[in-house]
Amino acid sequence: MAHESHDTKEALLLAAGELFAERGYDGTSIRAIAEKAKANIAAINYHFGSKDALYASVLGHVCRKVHFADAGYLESVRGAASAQEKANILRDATRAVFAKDFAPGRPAWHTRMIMRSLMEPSPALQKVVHDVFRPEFEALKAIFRAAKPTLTEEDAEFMVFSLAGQEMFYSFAQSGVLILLGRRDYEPAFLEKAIEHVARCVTAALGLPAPSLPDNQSGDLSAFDEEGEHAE
Amino acid sequence: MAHESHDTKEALLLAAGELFAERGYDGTSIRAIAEKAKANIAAINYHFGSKDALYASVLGHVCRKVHFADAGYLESVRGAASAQEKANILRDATRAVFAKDFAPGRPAWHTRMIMRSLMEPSPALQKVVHDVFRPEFEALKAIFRAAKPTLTEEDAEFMVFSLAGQEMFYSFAQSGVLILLGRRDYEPAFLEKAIEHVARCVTAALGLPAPSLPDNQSGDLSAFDEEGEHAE
DNA sequence: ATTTGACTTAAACATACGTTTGAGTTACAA
DNA sequence: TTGTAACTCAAACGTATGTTTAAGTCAAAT
Repeated sequence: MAHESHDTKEALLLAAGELFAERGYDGTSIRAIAEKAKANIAAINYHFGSKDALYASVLGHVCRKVHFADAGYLESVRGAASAQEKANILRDATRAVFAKDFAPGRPAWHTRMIMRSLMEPSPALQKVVHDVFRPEFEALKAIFRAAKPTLTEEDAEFMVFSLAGQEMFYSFAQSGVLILLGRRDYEPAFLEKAIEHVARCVTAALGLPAPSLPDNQSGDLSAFDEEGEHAE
Repeated sequence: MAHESHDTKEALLLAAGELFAERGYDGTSIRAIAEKAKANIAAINYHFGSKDALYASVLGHVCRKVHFADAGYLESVRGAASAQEKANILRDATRAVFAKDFAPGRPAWHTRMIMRSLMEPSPALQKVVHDVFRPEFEALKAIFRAAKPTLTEEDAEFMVFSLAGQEMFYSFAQSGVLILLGRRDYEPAFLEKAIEHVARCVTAALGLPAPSLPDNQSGDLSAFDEEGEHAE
């Protein structure tokens, strides 16, 4: 390769991501993508082969970025001495679940893209489940079973759906929630309260005490900021 | 009007509903709708004026059918003597929340249509929030505040999101959940367990005891079967 | 200076889209 | 029988779609 300018390719990826997330696959024309990326229409088929392949490429990039960042919660919970300690770790895990979608610096369209894929009976759904949901599901299940060993596997699965489901609700139904509450967007303070509430809900269901206030940090999501970009 | 055959109009409404729910607005062509309804393409514009108006009409019909059926839970909870009684009423309310989407006889596409509308930044979202979510939101908020009077309004709102959010998760992410669990569909027994779990989660968060087994019925969703059709 | 290969571009391609037209059919009223 | 209004239909309308073509640009290698 003599010289490559990945500028247009990346511009197309970004523009396509935002438009696919906003308007869906069928609602987005390659002309709109090209215009937004300030590129020629043919550039899409040159760089990606087809609109379908572009979509798959965007989804692949998003799946690599949106995932549950397990910071050793399983080991922490196994080593926890008190029920209070377990509750606090579950609160941190809840925060990590929310960070996957709401960490500052993470583009909002990443989540919308994932949520959209979840509704379509397409290959995209298989990929999202395999790349994003399955790992999070298994990780959280193990954490719950460690936090309360008497839990059956099925009960642990329902606990995961309680935790991840509530978070996904805030992602997926964001527009509706904002209208309902008369807000313009999710402010950090609101998200903090939501996280505290979900954590209290989950710990209460396990018979654990409510998580105490964070001890070593101020308790915001910025600790979960985007990790560095990987060169392709 | 000399003679009217609403057959094609209703066939179009049904076919359009199923297709819009499955493939989305942009993914559904009026030709596909007409073919599924065994009608002529022009019949759509004759009966509804435009594809947009057809969509609005379908959404209107769905909004009239999908709603939280409040069976006097607020009064019941206000008159409840014991915490156990309150917990049981909340369990019944949880069942009603689920019934809104999962009652047998209710076509699955109703829910999909609502969930889709929730993702689009369109007038449809406004309608769904106003017709469906706002009433359920206010009703559940009042029930929670009655169940635990010390709850602030904000706490009650978070409780509503815990309850309704978990239910909406099971609706919206149904395809993903089924893949994750290796199931083919939500069987009644599974839904029962999910309802019991969500109810336990919610009552625990309020500091109430776990709901006891239903006393007067076997506890399935069939009590929430579709009410009769209204003639137009 | 020429070649090479990566990339961009305007134009054209065939198809699919939502909508409209105008003739035709049917059932009932006058 | 004629008239009217509700409804259906095949065909066509103009536009937008995803894709392809072929010419063109540019920087580095030969």
